[in-house]
Amino acid sequence: MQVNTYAMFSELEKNLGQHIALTADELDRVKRHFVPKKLRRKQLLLEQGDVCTRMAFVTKGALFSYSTTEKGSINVVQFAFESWWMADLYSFFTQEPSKLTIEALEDCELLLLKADRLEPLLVEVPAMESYLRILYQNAYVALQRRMEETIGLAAEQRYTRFMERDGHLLLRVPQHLIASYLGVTPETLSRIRKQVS
Amino acid sequence: MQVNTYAMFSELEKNLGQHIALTADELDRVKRHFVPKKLRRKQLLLEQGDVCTRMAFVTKGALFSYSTTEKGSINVVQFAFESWWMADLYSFFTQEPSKLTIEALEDCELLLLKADRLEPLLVEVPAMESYLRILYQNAYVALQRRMEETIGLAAEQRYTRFMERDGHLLLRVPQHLIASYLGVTPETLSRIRKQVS
DNA sequence: GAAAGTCGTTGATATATATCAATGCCATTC
DNA sequence: GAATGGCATTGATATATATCAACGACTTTC
Repeated sequence: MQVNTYAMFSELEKNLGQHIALTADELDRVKRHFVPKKLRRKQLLLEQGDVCTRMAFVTKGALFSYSTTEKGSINVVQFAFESWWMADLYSFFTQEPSKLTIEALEDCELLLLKADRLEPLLVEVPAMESYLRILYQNAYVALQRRMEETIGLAAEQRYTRFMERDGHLLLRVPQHLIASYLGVTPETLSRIRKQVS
Repeated sequence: MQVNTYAMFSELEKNLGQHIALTADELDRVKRHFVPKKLRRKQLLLEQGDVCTRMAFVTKGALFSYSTTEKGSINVVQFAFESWWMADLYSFFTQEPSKLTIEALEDCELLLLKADRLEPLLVEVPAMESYLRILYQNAYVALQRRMEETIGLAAEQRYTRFMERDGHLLLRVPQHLIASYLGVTPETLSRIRKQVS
């Protein structure tokens, strides 16, 4: 598959630059550890039961991850749009089988970093250690806020908060996936929306 | 207040050693950035509305953090026992007022790292960058699991999972705080426990 | 272009959990 | 050692949300 890697790497470069300063040489070394990949809508990057062997940086399109219940319904764990990272970090670091599936929400262009490349990368370009620290730090803070809201707020308030913060996502994400992300059924979200408007 | 700093720093040293390798000199430099502090049960390390100016490493005892609803009830966000870290990272990094309160669950001995000491520490001892990355990484993975369970499981299953993983905490944490942490009322948790046993 | 699937909505009902209220049990305090 | 306050339990009831079922509007597939 032919991929326009220039635009993809410039998206990564932009994101790195927002957090750390790299020399041209370092940037070059960083890039060499990534592999580009395209994914069509509904294709899977990771299937439940497989080991998550790579982290994905989204340069175009969108991914989402979810777990599957015994009854066959899904629970959305995360969305990832342009300039976001996606992986099942638990599986990635332990190399145990993943309980999550990662699927393309839209046609995607990704830069993949394989697990066995992470250590060499961090050794070669120590600033990446700092980049990852900041990345996790922000991800943790955001997730904790979500956790607080999920436990502390009723469904309607969770929805309105989500709207305020991430309302633009509503245009790109089917409503039933947002419902799942918020921890309610599609029916309930539909009724909430009617109430709110 | 007099504090036995030897035991406290050895707890920190042990924890650092589990993740990174430091020379004696580096370890020494690290220690210099920390300030010991004791806290009695029910005393506050951080009060809602104040800026979180320091991260706490627990060497003895336990802390917990919570937000307060308009109705005056609380939502437990996190517990921290020996060798765990506690802070409101959002406030710590943005220096905006915290929405969380951090309280001593038991008499505590803490090592505090002030916000303005973090950067100097990371510059002086770059391996600490790696330590923090691993710390956040693990915290993020654990929090994501909790998030999945909170959204995907009924209260009874959340409780039994919690028991399996953190059952030993039941001896140190009042039941109504565990209820809050699990996202249910104390009454509901009481009934669940009766059912389960 | 018909057929099949996907998605959002709406209604009727079921269920889990919250809320309110009362009680008893401890531990702490004076 | 009486009194107080915090905590867990239990019962009765209320409420939010899930579940089940049906329908219509679209889109995708063949």
